[in-house]
Amino acid sequence: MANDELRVKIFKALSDETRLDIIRTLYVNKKEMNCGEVMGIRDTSKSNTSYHLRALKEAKLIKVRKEAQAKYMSIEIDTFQTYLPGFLDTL
Amino acid sequence: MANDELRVKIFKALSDETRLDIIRTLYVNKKEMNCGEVMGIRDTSKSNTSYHLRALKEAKLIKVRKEAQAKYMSIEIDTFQTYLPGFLDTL
DNA sequence: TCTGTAGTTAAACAACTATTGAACTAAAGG
DNA sequence: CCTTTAGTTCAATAGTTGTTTAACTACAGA
Repeated sequence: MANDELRVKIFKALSDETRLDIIRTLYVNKKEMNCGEVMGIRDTSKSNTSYHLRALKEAKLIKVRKEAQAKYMSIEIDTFQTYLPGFLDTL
Repeated sequence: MANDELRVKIFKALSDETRLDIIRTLYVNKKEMNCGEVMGIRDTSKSNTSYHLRALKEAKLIKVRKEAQAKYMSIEIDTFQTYLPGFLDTL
């Protein structure tokens, strides 16, 4: 009941095929990916990829590990468990 | 993997506080509601309620039973089970 | 048949979203 | 120091979404 604001952000973040693809790939491959690899999932630009990754990050659906100039993305499993339990396995 | 089109529709439908409230109320109360009752969940107009109900219906998140001039809405449980198992209980 | 009730539809509009290209920051390696 | 690599940010633009008001359909009951 409590935090619908984050819930809405989560649903907005997942209501786009590009971002759904990113989440699916991160989940299925079960490993970190950097921005360049994520860019390769769909045929799009750096800036567009950055835009979608930010939406996912702000919805707490992915987490970002920074290592020197590179950034590594992975699924933020806790958020899925709390707000969408069972969802990842439907992908 | 297959039908991301419906998946996107589902997420879009749930990424709005009004529609989230409608789903929550329908689920928690575990009974059918007509358009007027749904309108009462949030302070809004008939046409706005109709607009939101259509989005939920098109995402197959609610089903509509027609009885004379009235319409009765209820949760379409199968869709939630298939695409968002466990979600309803987080509400 | 007239009136009220229940809900849909259309037009107008502001706010938001996704995409693109160009300019930008920042670190690594030669 | 210069160049490459990695990613962010900004402005412009087209398309989408939510809200409002008003007009509409359809049925029920007096």
